[in-house]
Amino acid sequence: MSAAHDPKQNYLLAAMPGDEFGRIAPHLELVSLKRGEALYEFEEALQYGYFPTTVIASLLCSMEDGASAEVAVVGNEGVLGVSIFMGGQTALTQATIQHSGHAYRLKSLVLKEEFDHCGALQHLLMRYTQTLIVQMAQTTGCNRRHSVEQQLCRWLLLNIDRLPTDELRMTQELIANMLGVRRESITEAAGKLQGAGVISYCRGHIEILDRPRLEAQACECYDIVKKQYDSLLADLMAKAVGYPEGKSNCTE
Amino acid sequence: MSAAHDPKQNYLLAAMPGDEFGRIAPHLELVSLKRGEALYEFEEALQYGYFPTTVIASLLCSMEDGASAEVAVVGNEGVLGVSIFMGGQTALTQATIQHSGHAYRLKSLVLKEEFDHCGALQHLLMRYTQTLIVQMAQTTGCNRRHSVEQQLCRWLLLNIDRLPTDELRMTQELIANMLGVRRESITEAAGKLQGAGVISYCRGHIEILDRPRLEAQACECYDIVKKQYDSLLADLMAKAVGYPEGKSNCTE
DNA sequence: GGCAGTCTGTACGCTGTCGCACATAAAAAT
DNA sequence: ATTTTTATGTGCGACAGCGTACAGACTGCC
Repeated sequence: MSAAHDPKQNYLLAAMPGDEFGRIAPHLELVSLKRGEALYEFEEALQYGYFPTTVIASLLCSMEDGASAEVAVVGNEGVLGVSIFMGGQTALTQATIQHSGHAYRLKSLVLKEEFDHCGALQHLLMRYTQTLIVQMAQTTGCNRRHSVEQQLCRWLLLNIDRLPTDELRMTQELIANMLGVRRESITEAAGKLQGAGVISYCRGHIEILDRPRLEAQACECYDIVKKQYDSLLADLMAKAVGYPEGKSNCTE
Repeated sequence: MSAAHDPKQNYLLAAMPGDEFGRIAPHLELVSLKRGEALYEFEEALQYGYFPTTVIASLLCSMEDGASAEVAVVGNEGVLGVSIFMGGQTALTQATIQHSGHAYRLKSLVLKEEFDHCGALQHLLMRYTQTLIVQMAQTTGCNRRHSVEQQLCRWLLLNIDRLPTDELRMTQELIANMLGVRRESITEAAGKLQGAGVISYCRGHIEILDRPRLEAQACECYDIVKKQYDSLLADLMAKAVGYPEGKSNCTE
């Protein structure tokens, strides 16, 4: 049970009707991804699309001066490699693994071909892309207006939402890279949260002690993104609706 | 000639093959949009998709405290109402008119139906959505790392690229809203640019005097977004490629 | 046990942006 | 012509976050 891997741990794959899933299932390949690994570089050609099960990835915007800023978080609710089915050949952003774990990958050609069947998968992936867009928009605003402490709260929440436990393995250095701030700014903000008993922090090991307080400290941005995410999940749960097996939604 | 309006002024519409364009042409409705007008509010139900010809719109992230930040600029290279064809019912971001002009609008149902034909329009709109995602990602990073002056340069360039002239009608107040900064910060940055002879500024009337210098002052973000935009246009110009008239790209 | 590497905490001066208050000037309204 | 509105310029104190430097503390390795 402990080592059981199942593509259905990814919500998008889980929401696919049986016949469609059957077509791609033979091509799904389980991969283990380690923290820090770069999945895609900006404008790199994409070999695979990844459906995370236990891994968490960040989409990053990296600058000439070496600085970077996270534009979105992707976990088992989503997919990495959006541009594959959106008709591009190259990565829209850099993608790096933030939390080690597993994902199922699918060769770009297979993914694109199944997408072009205009069936449930097309709908699911586009629906997910919408959520991603909202998350990116909100991140933009958050970067502009909110304090490092608020952003840290938002970031922690977004991440533990994608994990089964209330523990995160992540150094302050890495969080700083994600948020595009100094490591010391994270030390300060995390110190405050720890002092208030909201989190416990020790050498790359973070534990959420008081989630309600953490949510209260976070900015509105978390709620907005969370609401989108919940709405996406609700849609995915009502999966087969409108997409009976074997039927394309292509009106032609 | 001066008052001639043509849907083909919008690059996406212009790139549609004849038969597909013929299907939607009867439903296209020319509308005049005024600066400041709110086209969509966040999460509002969408009645129409808009294809700008001479109008420029901003996608905004607006905060509880009334502050806002632009996440992307949309002109005649794009479309407003992405979530209509992405399978959502509501606006992903607030959209406001930034520069008065015209656009052709299409009822959501018509747009969605044509999209579901899985033909050229589907490809075009998804291709555009990719460009939009890159722009949003870059804006996020730019907000985080670059100075107001750099951002102002980027913003001016993004806008004049979508206009036939080197003149913009836009107050400092409005620009400040777009960039999510104080009006005074724009005054200061614009003053520097004016002092250097790069732009001329007078009561809502901006003229670009020295575009090369403006580009030099801007951050890398402009180049990255511009490159995507050029690549999109190149794809649109090679329109019918891969989409011969009357053929669906649905593989089912 | 000793040592190197990693992670976190603290201190200090600097700078960009903010928030506010107010001055000036052009345009629009009466 | 006078008033009102709109747009821009300026000055100043406050402060969040930056860059840098360095000190402790924990971990793992030889």
